[in-house]
Amino acid sequence: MSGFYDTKDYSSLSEKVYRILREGIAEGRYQTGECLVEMKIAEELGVSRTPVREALKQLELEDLVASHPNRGVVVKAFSSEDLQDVSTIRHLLEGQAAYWAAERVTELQLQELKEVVELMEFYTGKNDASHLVQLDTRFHELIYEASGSRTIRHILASLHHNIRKARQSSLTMPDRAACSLHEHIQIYQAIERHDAPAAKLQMESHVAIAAGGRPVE
Amino acid sequence: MSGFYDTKDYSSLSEKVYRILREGIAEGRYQTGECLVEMKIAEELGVSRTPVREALKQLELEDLVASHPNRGVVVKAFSSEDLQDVSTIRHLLEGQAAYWAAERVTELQLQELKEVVELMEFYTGKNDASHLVQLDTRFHELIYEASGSRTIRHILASLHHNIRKARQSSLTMPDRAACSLHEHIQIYQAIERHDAPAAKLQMESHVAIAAGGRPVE
DNA sequence: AATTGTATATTTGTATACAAACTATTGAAT
DNA sequence: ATTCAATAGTTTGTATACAAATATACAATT
Repeated sequence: MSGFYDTKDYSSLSEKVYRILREGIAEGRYQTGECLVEMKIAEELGVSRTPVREALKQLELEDLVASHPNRGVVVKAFSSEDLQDVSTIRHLLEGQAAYWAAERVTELQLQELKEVVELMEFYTGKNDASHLVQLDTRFHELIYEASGSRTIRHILASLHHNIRKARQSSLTMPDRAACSLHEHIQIYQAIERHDAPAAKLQMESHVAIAAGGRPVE
Repeated sequence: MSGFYDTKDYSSLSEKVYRILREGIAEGRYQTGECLVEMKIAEELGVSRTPVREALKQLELEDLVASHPNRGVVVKAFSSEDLQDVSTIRHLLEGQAAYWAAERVTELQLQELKEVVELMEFYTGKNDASHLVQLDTRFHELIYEASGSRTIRHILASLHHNIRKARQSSLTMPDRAACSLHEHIQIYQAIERHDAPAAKLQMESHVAIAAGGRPVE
């Protein structure tokens, strides 16, 4: 029951379309305010409207696009206030997730976390930002999973996508990557010794720094 | 731009199907573990499979049902741990929402809140539980709106549905209703005088009492 | 009796067809 | 020139049709 966020591709067409659109929005290929016309996207991707509709529905529920009845969907704007709010919410929830993770983590999950941190160490030395972004995501997802709360995992996973649209990979700046590594290690160690309050504090400061603290923006 | 959660029925078929299914799950008419077959539901409601599929997709994204590829969706179980976790998360987020609401509320929103509280007073006197449940929902939604954070509104609105499945209307017990009224007044007053920390504290204790404190469970 | 293989029936996933709603444009009347 | 209405053209919302995947039943084999 571990491989929940597997990268295996058992995915349906709608799933693929969803990922492509989400990626497109995150990368700015679909601009804010742009109108997403079902037929157009369907033709671009060589599928019918049905999977496109399902993908759009999913994006709507994740608040990445807004749907106006009978008038189509547009890519939503993310104001800086929105981003500030998301940071605060993440601050609250990631802290709680780390707290629970410290209480409930299994040996296997600890092992996985350790591996991720070690890989982070490796790629930080190599200045490999793209791998670091992936590992960062994986690290946080592991903690959501270890928290044992499917609700918090659900919420944070969906917030994660929203955030990606904004942060132009804060990990690309070298010194930030080093700091980030250190923070991840601290979080890992707190969870390893099942120190819930410490895990929470470390995570909160990590999120605060990565989001609005100083380096980004 | 105020009427966001209007009760007006501009809704599409999929929207209606979604509400019916959500209600059915909350009321236990669709049992946990039950398999929701598209065709069956479509026939029951006299619509085609398309709107049913969209409704199921939405329920899936709200974590009320689980979808197994090519094998249909089943109603998810909500363990008591899940509910405990949801309470904690609500505690965190509702508190933050109240905090922001106290900072950002507009005169119009204050007016609406006041009206809701007055109606609550009225129906508490009449012991009218069903109206009170509606007003409770409205009260909280107004605060989400006043918080100005569409993310928090989004998350809490979706959590609200999850919660309904569990709490067999805690407002049906008369003494609880009276307490609840008092708490709502306290929250309103804190927001009215723009006292963000107080609003947060009041809301947190309100949520704690309503969810896991004593009366329910 | 248990197991495997095959045929059949459900059920989902996707494509297409059609109707309703909305947008834009044209043209006439003022 | 401006305004309004009628109309044509998009685009969404829903229904239906078909294909792919899965489940079920049953016979054949060991």
